[in-house]
Amino acid sequence: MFFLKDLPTQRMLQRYAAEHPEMDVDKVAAALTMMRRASVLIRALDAYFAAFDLSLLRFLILIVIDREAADARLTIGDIGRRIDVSKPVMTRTLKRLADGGLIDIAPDGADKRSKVVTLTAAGQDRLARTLPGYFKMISGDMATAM
Amino acid sequence: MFFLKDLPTQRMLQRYAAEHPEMDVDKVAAALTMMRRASVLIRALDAYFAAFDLSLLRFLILIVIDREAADARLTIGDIGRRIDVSKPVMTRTLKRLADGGLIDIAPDGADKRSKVVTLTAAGQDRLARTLPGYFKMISGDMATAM
DNA sequence: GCTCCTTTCTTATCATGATAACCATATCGC
DNA sequence: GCGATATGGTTATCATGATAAGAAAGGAGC
Repeated sequence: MFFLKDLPTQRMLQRYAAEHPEMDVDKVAAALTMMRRASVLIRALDAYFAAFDLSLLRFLILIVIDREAADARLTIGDIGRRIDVSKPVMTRTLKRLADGGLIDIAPDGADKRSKVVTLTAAGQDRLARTLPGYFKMISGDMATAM
Repeated sequence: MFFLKDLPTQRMLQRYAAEHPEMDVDKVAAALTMMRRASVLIRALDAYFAAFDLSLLRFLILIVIDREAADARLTIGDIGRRIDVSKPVMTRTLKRLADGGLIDIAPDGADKRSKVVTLTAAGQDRLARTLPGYFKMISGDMATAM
């Protein structure tokens, strides 16, 4: 993700508004600001995760598995359904997490098409070490806006 | 961009907060909501732009050139500096816009390293046809939050 | 119990972001 | 004015998102 470094000034938006009556200057300005904020925050998060050999997606996968009840048996599809990402990306990313020893992918006994994904001890540890900085970063970002 | 479809519930955040005192539940919840909103909005925008054979980046480039003073001579680097995107991506994307006839890329007389980028009539037209729906979409999104 | 449709996951391929390393040209210091 | 450094742009390569299409298994209708 990326976005304009210098958002349009109020004056520029008003110039556009004169030509585009369907436009609400305040709402447009708010949306642009939000997208810029999200863009900057997500970049910062990804840089932070990289230090743990994670990405935003790999982190989200760990957290989705972790927050499930202890006896839950999440399949690859279950995880994909909880995150807004396509199936092939899930396949590839889970393989990478498994290669890194952070998750286990095992066949599901009941349905031979499915595979059950669980966190390894290393995965739980990696997540635990990542969380404090993560919460700190997003709290800190919001602190400038609230 | 992508993000959790189901954001953590207040209850789950409080469970994490108990283990992570540095975490401010309200701020974390606000940041997660913002990223989710931005993610959804950007997807919708990209889908909208695709109908005009544009992407968010290609659109931003057109708007950055357009909003400059009529006699401004933006170079490739100038545009890159206004948008949060790397130089090679600018090179590739500008080439694509030029191939599509939406911009002109001409050598700069003064500095032989630089190239000056301008909108063609087709580029201005494409931008003009894209803007109303764009403003409508982001106004509409914000309307649900303001 | 076949046939057909659905579901789960994978493979192949493309689009588009990033960095590293490279020319060509400008500019700075002396 | 010449060597060193900085700047503008490109090429090569990788990371990671998407869609399309297929294999394997499950399930529904008859």
